[in-house]
Amino acid sequence: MPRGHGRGFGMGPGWWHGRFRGCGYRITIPRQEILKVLNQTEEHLSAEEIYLRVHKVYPSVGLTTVYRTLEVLADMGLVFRLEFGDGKARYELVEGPKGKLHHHHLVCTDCGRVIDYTDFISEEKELLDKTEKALSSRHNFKILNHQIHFYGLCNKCK
Amino acid sequence: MPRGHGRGFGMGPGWWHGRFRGCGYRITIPRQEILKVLNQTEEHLSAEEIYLRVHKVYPSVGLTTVYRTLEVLADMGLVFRLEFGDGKARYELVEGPKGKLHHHHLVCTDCGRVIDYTDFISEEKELLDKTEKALSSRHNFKILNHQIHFYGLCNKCK
DNA sequence: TTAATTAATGAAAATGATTTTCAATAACAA
DNA sequence: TTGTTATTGAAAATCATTTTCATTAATTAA
Repeated sequence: MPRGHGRGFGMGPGWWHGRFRGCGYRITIPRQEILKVLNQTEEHLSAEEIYLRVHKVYPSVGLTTVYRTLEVLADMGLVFRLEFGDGKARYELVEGPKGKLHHHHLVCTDCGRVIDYTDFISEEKELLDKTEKALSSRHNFKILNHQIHFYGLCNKCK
Repeated sequence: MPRGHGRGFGMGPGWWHGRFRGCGYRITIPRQEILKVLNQTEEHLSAEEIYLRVHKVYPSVGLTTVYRTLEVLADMGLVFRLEFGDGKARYELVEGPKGKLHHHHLVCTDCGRVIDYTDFISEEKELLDKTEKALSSRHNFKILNHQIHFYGLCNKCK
């Protein structure tokens, strides 16, 4: 497999190196490990949860670094920062096992449970593309991403 | 005008009384003033910003009460709690001068500016209704609300 | 109307996520 | 290998929000 932009599951570290270098960032163990954790989960992890997983393998990595790295990754557009109203930010890979499948969220306002859904993404796409284009020009905004949250009560809470 | 459920701009306090009583809540000055502030603005105010405005009229009202009241109002479904990623929650009336016009948000990831847009709401409606129904039954979720955020760069930041 | 009941309040302290500081470390370029 | 400089970890600082608790005031019962 040629070096470059493969994005499959279980790949060794590496594909993001070019991305880092291009942005003038150094490639460090904490950064690689944090990406690895995000690449291996389907959950919406908080900074602390990521820290705990990285820390298990590299106990020398600190929570501060996790926060700093997540900020960098979000700025680079590799990671999406989510807020579901429970007081802590959560993160998911934009590209990776989850990101590959574009999805939105169903949030239970009672217990905080979050369900990802991928239904209707294709129907949405057309409308969203159209909306994006129009909003871009009307409000002179360069749209890079979007997020749809449905709020309500899950089966246990209603 | 008969007493009851008028929701126009500039109404005297009163229309939310029934709603409060129905939920077993007492009608107090802080609660009325906080609703008045939310009813009179088009902005996305934070708890502290609301506090400052209420405090100007009733200096005895404290920030704690603002937080508590906003939680009650959100639970009652009178107020929508928004998070744009700047570290503080923001609130808007669900019914009122803004809420009447359903809208979504355009968020600048650089400067944090938020633009409300009402474009395409009618086109969206059909898709969202359909999506809501399907998600409700498929995931056994009672959907009460939704939120769409577009992220990108505003004219000044791009 | 007035007194009793109890939710609501304000101030201060506590909490908890995130950020900052700063000296030590480690990537990378030369 | 060595120098330069971004990155790091630990501890302290910050800042939004929540909790505590004694006081006040909205509603209810009398």
